[in-house]
Amino acid sequence: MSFIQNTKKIALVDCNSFYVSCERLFKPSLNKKPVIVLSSNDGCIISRSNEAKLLGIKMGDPYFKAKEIVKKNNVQVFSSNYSLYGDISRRVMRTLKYFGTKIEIYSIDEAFLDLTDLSDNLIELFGKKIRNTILEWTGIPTSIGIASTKTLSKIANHIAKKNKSGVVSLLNAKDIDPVLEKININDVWGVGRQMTKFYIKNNINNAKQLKNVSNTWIKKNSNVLSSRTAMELKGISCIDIEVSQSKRKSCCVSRSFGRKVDSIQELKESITTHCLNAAEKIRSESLFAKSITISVRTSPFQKTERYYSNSKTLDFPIATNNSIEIVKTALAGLEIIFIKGYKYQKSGIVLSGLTSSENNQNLFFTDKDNKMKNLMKSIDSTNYKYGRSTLSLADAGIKKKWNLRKEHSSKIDTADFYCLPTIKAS
DNA sequence: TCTGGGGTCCTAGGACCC
DNA sequence: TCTGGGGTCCTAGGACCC
Repeated sequence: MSFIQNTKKIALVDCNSFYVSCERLFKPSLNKKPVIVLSSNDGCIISRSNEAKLLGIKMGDPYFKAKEIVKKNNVQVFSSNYSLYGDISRRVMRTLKYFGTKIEIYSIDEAFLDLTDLSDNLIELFGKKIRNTILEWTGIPTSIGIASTKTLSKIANHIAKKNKSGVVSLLNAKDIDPVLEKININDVWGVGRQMTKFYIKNNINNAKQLKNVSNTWIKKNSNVLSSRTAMELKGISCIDIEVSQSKRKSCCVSRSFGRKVDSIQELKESITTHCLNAAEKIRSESLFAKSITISVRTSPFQKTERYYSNSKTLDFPIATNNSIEIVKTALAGLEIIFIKGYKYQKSGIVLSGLTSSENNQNLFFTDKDNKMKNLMKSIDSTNYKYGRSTLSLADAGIKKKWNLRKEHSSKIDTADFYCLPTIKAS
């Protein structure tokens, strides 16, 4: 008896420097120039063009640390513009779906494709076809890695990023060890900071060494996730492609402040704003929250100030997506954890235990409940038409002095009529 | 002066029950 | 007053991802 092992063929399509590429779409003069995109509040560097990478600008570094390099090399800087990136992402994914394979949208700029049914000799060609089509239809450059497991396709993608063709398959590699040997342990998907420390201590420094470690050792010394990663490196697929978009289980909104905040009034304003955004989001997905967690903290980086961080989780009597009830509960939670005298840097809320409306037992709907439902509906549709926060609650504050910094916005929003680029006739 | 935000999953430990 | 053992469920915190 023999087993026919049906080797999977998995492609990972990943957009190159995605946020930078989005900004370049509307400003082609940025091509070949160093460009970076900052996180919200202009805090950290979260996307870099190749030219910026070559200048030594590090991913995740705080912006102020790189300012000198930026100035010296005339690096173009953008505040992040998520509605633009979201819109471009949808275009890329739509293009991918056109090819008709099983697809898992993994993140804003990545998708796994199941190419198992394709014959080996067509795979790379198919990859190139996909890559060219995305570039042609959306203007976004991608890299594609193909292998027998998700973890290996990540590695193939890693190599493809540095490869001119942009498509790399490890399916036919006779001996994969020399390839894996060049991949640092911390570049393996699923190996983070903590595990990297642990592995290096045990003299496992690259992907090849992790692949060849015994399964008993890894199970004894670590957890199921690590052993799964090691199996995947061996070419045994343990992580399936998830085609259906499962409903989210939590929804969180949090922000750093543009400047430090010490009054409870301003914290209330920010928490209220977060609640309104989160409530709108879960209503748009017909979800209800069972509980809410409210959190505040001071800056963990400020060595001269005392650090304070706290959170409080409160349950709703019945799962809800009603803004007013969510805000009321959140503010009660805030009162519990607020301590006067600290300079707060960030606040946030998490709605959790999300359930869909079908599971929610609305057996006791009163007149009042129905009125509330209608009110929420009209708030949502008004805000959809006229922009967020057209209708809000007084608690959310008007001035919002604590609001974000955003000094480098490209002001392009392909999903907002009022942000259409204008052309001046001369 | 200035250090992001939004998710998922796993695990250890406590509460509770019989 | 002495005080077992096994099971489940829940939660907070940690690790990871992009």
